Amino acid sequence: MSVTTLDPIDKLLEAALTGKSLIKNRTILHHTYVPNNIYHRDLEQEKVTQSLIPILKQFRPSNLLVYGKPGTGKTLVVRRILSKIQERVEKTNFPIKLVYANSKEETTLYGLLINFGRQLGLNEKELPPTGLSISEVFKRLLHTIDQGKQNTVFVIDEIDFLVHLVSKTGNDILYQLTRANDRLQNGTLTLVGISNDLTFKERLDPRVISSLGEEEVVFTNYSVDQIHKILEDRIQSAFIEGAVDKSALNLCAAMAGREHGDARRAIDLLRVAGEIAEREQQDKVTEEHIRLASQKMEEDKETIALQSYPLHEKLVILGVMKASGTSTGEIYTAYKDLCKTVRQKELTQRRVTQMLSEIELSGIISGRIVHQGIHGRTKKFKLTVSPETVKQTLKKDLTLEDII
DNA sequence: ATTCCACAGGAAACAGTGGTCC
DNA sequence: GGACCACTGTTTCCTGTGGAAT
Repeated sequence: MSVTTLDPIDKLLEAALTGKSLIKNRTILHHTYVPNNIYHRDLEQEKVTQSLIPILKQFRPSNLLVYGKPGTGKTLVVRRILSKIQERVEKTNFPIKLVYANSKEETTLYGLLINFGRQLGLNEKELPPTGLSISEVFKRLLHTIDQGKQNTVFVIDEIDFLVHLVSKTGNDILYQLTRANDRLQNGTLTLVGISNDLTFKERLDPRVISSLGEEEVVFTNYSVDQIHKILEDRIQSAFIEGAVDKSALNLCAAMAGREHGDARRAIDLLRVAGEIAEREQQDKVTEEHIRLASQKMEEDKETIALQSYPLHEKLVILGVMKASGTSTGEIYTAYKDLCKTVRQKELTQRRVTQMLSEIELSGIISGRIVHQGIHGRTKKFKLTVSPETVKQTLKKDLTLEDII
């Protein structure tokens, strides 16, 4: 039997089973993997440790605020240090309870508090997922901490999003959180906030700033050299020897370095490039693979974003495509026509304007404000992805099948 | 200098959902 | 079973805007 008679799929499967593998340990190629030493973060690690040390002596430490751009290792450092501290006090009379939540993953303030409650061991009966007032949920959380005499550390990742949520509902939950210790008799509560946005504090209530920002640590961006070193290390433990070209490594570090020193992206890029090279059954990961990986990651991001939009957002995107480079008014007319064809009740122009801004944020369309004198002010939008991608992706939606 | 266009985008109100609590 | 709560998605109303036209 000759190899050429194999079906392409069989060929791929065959290669996957018997072919050579460049990557020997995939875990290391995930940005969430915590290495034994976190590179170039000595100063920051020291600062964070120092401000959390009081827990070891059973004092309540100051609330801590950690800043830094994405992919600078903030979360890894905080989690690592806290878990080390936890190990130390595990067997004492005052063990600490670590509670972690990412505000970005919670759509509401309520959800975030419920998340905390679950981690503190409250079940659905004790803390129902809806129906309670926020102050009631908060009361129950504090009650649990007090009853269990727990030293609790709340780690709130992307706390700027929480501020955003709070500003929408007008609740002063952040203030209550920072001052929770005044209401606790037996337990303690320490707040560790992590934020990508250095300016978010400006939007806070001054009372919150004073208690939340008792201690601050800023994580600076990684330089290209530092990213280079990080990648080098991961390559050494994750790939088989000599599997990654030197020039590929350089390019990967340079590309990620340009993107505001984001180590997370650099590691992802490396992983995807490795997978592409493996699929092609190459001996080495080359510059070309890095470029392909970058392109693929970009495309994947687009299709995922497109797919996840609700129907009316999709119709608006199609409206932009049909009336490309034109004003909101024209896009709205195109959108209304599309609504008629798919027999959907059209939404107001105000709502469509709002949708356009939301879609613009994801980068699928780009808009620019144009002043046309007596013809008024408008915003002109155009697609930033290829119409082909839009068509291919939206075709999967049954309602839209016919109009594409 | 004044008018006027075609919206942008903020604020508030509202409807509807899915829940708790007493 | 009615009062109350959080939340989402939407509508309604409104003010503001920069430059061409007059």
